[in-house]
Order: sequence, then structure tokens, then C-alpha cells
Amino acid sequence: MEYYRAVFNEFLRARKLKCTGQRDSILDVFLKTERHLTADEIYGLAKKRNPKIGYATVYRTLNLLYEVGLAREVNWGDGKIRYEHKYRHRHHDHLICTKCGKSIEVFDKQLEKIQAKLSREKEFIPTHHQLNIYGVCDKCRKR
Amino acid sequence: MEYYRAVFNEFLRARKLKCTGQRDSILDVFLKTERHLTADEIYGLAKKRNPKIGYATVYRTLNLLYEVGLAREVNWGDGKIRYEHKYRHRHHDHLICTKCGKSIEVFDKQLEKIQAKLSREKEFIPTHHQLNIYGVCDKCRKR
DNA sequence: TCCATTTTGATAATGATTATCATTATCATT
DNA sequence: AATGATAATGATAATCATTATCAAAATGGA
Ligand SMILES: [Mn+2]
Ligand SMILES: [Mn+2]
Ligand SMILES: [Zn+2]
Ligand SMILES: [Zn+2]
Repeated sequence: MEYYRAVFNEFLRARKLKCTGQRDSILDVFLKTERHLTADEIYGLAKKRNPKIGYATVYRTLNLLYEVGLAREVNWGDGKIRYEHKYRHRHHDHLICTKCGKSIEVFDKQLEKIQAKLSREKEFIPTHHQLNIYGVCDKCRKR
Repeated sequence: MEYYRAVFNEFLRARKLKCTGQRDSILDVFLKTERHLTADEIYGLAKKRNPKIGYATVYRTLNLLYEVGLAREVNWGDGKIRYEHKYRHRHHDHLICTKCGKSIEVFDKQLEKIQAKLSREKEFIPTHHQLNIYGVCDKCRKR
């Protein structure tokens, strides 16, 4: 975790941005949680350790984490962006339960290959993608 | 196109809803366009043939078209829902150019199979999915 | 035609995110 | 440690797509 903080600080220095307590708090909260957090959730958690932190700073810092490549933005179509760890985490897709909201992470090499093939066929240069599979999870089905 | 209108009217009757000129106009506009339209675009087109139509009615009618299965909602992560034909149209995914906004429709049977496999492995019952591949289209790359 | 029910459109409300801007904090340089 | 140029912050207003409200109008079966 020290390492990630170093990555962030290096990024700030390179961009002539400043190290601040708020940025530290937000990065900490983000790194300490493995869940997919919304800006609002991160705001709530960061506020605990730094009560006078503002919404705008949370949004601004999350964008920095995105830009430096520490965070990935996830869009599940419910109107809010979620953030998950990206640095040294392999890309994956999500199964999303429409009953309980839980998500399951999945990865398939073949699936990624087919996407590359489809792009190639259309002379399209892919930069990133997002696959959401919506449905009902095991627990919710049995309930 | 008469057929689709019949499907819609049958749905309205079954739900004890009423046939109205506004609903006709909006369905017409939707059926006549093969593009992926936002509510706002449909509002603009419908207003041409029925100038006193309101925004709310457009949103309400699009939800009906979704419920009856004539329309599919598409979310490209830019904050607005788009609508495309669903009835008698095969499911497909999209390559989305981040330069010009154009989309290319693609389909791969193997890709769908792998998704089913991934769901099965997690004991997850999938209902629908959405795959967006973002990147740069042929034209934009050459420009 | 009558009338219960549904629909409509203008507009207010909502909710997530972004913009604004005066005040405060950071940090390289004295 | 003090300075000062620059960046950061937070309260709050603005934005933008979508939804809710509600009085007035339209629909359709009897
Ligand atoms: Mn994830
Ligand atoms: Mn399409
Ligand atoms: Zn569930
Ligand atoms: Zn393009």
C-alpha cells in the first residue's frame, strides 16, 4: 500500500500538483476497500477520518486516481460510477445480480480474444471495453 | 410496420391502456429510424408531426415500448439512454468510437456461449447483458 | 351522450456530477 | 522561519437526464 501511495505522489509531482491530507485520506479509503465504491460511499468513509472533507474534493481525487491508473471506472447502468482497483489487478468483467446488487468478477481469455477479433474485422482500434451480465445470483434464486 | 403497431395496440388493450395520437407518433418515429435514438432525439422528431407533444409523454411511451419488447435500452456510459429496435432484431453488441460517437453492431455466437458458460460456473442465471467496446473507428484513425 | 378512467403537458423535483470562486494550504525560494 | 506564486479546498450553485406532480383534456365502454 505504501507502493501505491508512492505511485500517486510521483504522479502528483510530475504534474506539479500538491500533496494534501485530503488526497491521502481518499487514497487510503480507496485502497483499503476491495469493493466497488461510489463517490458517495468514498465520501462517507473519508469523512470519518477527515470530517471537513468536501464532496468536490472526493470527485476531483477520484478522477486523479483514474488518470494515474490506480482506479478503474465501472458503470453498471444505475446512474452512478463505481471505482475499483486497477493497478496490478487484471481486467475482468462482472455478473450483476438485479435482486441484491451483488457483483461477481469473471475473466475469460477466449472472450477477450473474440472481442479483439470483432474489432479487427471492423478495422476498429479498441481501447477498453465493459461487459456487464445482469441476472439473478445463486443466493437470490434460492430465496 | 403495421405489424409492430398491432403488437403495441394489443399490449395497450391487454393492460387496459388507451390508444392515443401521441403514442402513435412516438412509435412511428421510433420505427422509422434505424439509429440509436435518445429520448431527446425522439422528442425532437415526434414534435415535428405533433408540435404540442411533451417530454414526459415521450419518456412514458418509450418505457412502454421497452416493456412490450419493441425497444431495447442501450447504455453507452455517456449519461443518456438510447433506444433501438428489439422485436425481430437479433441481439448484438456495439463498438463505440470515442472520437466521433459512431457505433458499429457486432455479433458472435461463440462470445455469447462463453458468457453463458461464465454464468453457469458462478451459478448465476443471466437475463441480459451489455458489451461495449470503446475505441477509434477506421475513419477517425485515418483522419 | 355519459362518465369512470387514463393520458397529457407544463413544470417542479430529483440525483449524480461538474463548475464557480473566495479562502486556505502547499512548497520552492529567500 | 517568512514570502509569494500557485494549486487545492469546500460550500454551494449549476447542469443535465430523467421522474414526479397535478389540473385539465382525451378516451372508450355502457
Ligand atoms: Mn470488479
Ligand atoms: Mn444496436
Ligand atoms: Zn443476488
Ligand atoms: Zn469515429
